[in-house]
Amino acid sequence: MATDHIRLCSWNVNSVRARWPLVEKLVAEWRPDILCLQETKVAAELFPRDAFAALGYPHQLVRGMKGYNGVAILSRLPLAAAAAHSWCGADDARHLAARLPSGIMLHNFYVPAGGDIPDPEANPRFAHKLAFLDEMIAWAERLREPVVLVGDLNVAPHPEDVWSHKALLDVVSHTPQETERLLRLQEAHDFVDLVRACHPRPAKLYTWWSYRARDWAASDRGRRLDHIWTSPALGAALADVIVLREARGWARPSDHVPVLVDLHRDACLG
DNA sequence: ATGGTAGCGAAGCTA
Repeated sequence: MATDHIRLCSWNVNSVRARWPLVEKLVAEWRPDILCLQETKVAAELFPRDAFAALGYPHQLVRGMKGYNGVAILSRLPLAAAAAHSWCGADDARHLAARLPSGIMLHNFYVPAGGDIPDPEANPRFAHKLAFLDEMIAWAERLREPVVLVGDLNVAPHPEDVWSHKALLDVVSHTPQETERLLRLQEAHDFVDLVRACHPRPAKLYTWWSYRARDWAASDRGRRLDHIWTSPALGAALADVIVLREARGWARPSDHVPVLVDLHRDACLG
């Protein structure tokens, strides 16, 4: 990794403790400067802070709860001015923000998955997901500073972001209620979808494959749930995006793969 | 159409 770039990684690890050997593998092979994790599934006081410091990430922001959710930002670079919003009035460890040395705010989100039934009347989890996205839209409309937004947004917005648009129209993660909200969120701040900027449609692109498939690679029934966006002014900083599909084939994998972005240091992050 | 797997934590919930 050339020093004129900064490499960020967003990864839903589905338990940071269960995934520790793969965290080490990711760091050894891909050397991200900043790791944004989701679904760490551990209370903040039990988060493996020392292990991350030993890996080269002494600057840490951690939110967590027992067994569910949880987000963390682990960094080689100093972090300032941490912020942790509570969305929908719940203190459920789904968001963290850190100010990078350049002054840019980095936001790490874990949007609710939403349960199985795509009806907010019948399914409170789906109602929570829609309300969470609505709050994000209102937040983005008020944003007046450049940001980097990453995370598991649990929505695959475009037809090419799922293995079958038709089959998933009534499946939570790709319903019109969700995809319209995600695109409104994008428009609210004129966010640039860096992943699609590097890997444009109509190419299919996924970041998640169900654990329940007999052969995830052969059936390839994936969805693009994990995202890296920036404010328009930071779009020019984009150098490259890597969706680490191979990580789904690692031993004891997460069902999500890491998404890496290289940003020109001088263009944004200092 | 259904059920399939993984993690937490020690049964059932969540994804």
